[in-house]
Amino acid sequence: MRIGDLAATAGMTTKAIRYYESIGVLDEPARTEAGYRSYGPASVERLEFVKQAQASGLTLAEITSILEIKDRGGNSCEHTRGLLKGHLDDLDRKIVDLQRARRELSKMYEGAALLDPAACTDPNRCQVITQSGDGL
Amino acid sequence: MRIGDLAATAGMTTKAIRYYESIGVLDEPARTEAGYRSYGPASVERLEFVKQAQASGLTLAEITSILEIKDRGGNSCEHTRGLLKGHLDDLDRKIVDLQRARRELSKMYEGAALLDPAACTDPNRCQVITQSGDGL
DNA sequence: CCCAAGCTTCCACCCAGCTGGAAGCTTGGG
DNA sequence: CCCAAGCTTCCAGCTGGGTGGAAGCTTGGG
Repeated sequence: MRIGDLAATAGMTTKAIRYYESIGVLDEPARTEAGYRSYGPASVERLEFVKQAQASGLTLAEITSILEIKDRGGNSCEHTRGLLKGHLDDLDRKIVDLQRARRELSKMYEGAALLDPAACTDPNRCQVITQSGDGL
Repeated sequence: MRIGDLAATAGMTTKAIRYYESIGVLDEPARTEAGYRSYGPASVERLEFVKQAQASGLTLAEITSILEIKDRGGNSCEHTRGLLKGHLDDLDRKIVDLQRARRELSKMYEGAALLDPAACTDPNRCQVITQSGDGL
């Protein structure tokens, strides 16, 4: 199959596929006499794998390193587990940070509800921001 | 104070400060006769606010929009509240997304612990990814 | 045979949030 | 008076994951 068929089957663009090849996620495929890229069904599976791994939050570099190990016939379970663990930890940190930001923002928002709009007159001092903004 | 002093006080680089100015996070400051940027103590406070808001996960664009309201005097409490509400909703969506990603990743990670490493041989079918990744 | 669609390569650009460096002016201590 | 450090502007590039477009070749149906 040619690159357009592969792209349609795997649900991505030909641009993305060439990009993946350029950064080493995909090997260089066989070519037709005219120089067109020629793919087999294994390429569809590989792209599905890439998509799933990507949806799980792995970067293309990490996906590439998993695929490289497996291409050499090696066992990549431990490697993969390590990568996943790292991502899990990243995610946990991000979630904690966002929840903290949410608390601060929420404090500002609730504070705004309690203010008397009539008191909002000094153009140099918005109470909503300055009151709760200190903690942000 | 000049930009170097401000940078040292606020704990960032002069490059970052000029960058913030260029994208509108900071207003253009007064200049000395020689053209040097000249800052007052309020700039330190403003940069502290930026740093803290950034540490909480807000983007510079979001921080800028909050600061813009502050600059306009914030004399429209309702407008300010609306903006904060928007940020709050954004944050909630981000948190939900991350939590969903975390659940999926965790499922993959736990699944990986149960697999027999010897079974991990097919380069296109890593069980760690494909077993739990189906739901993605 | 013709023409559009699809393929090739290459170069550029997008987002965010900066950083680095070049070329040239100003400031301050010895 | 001199020189280094600090300031100015502008231009470039970095990461990640691609997209857009130009110029030119190939393929396939009418």
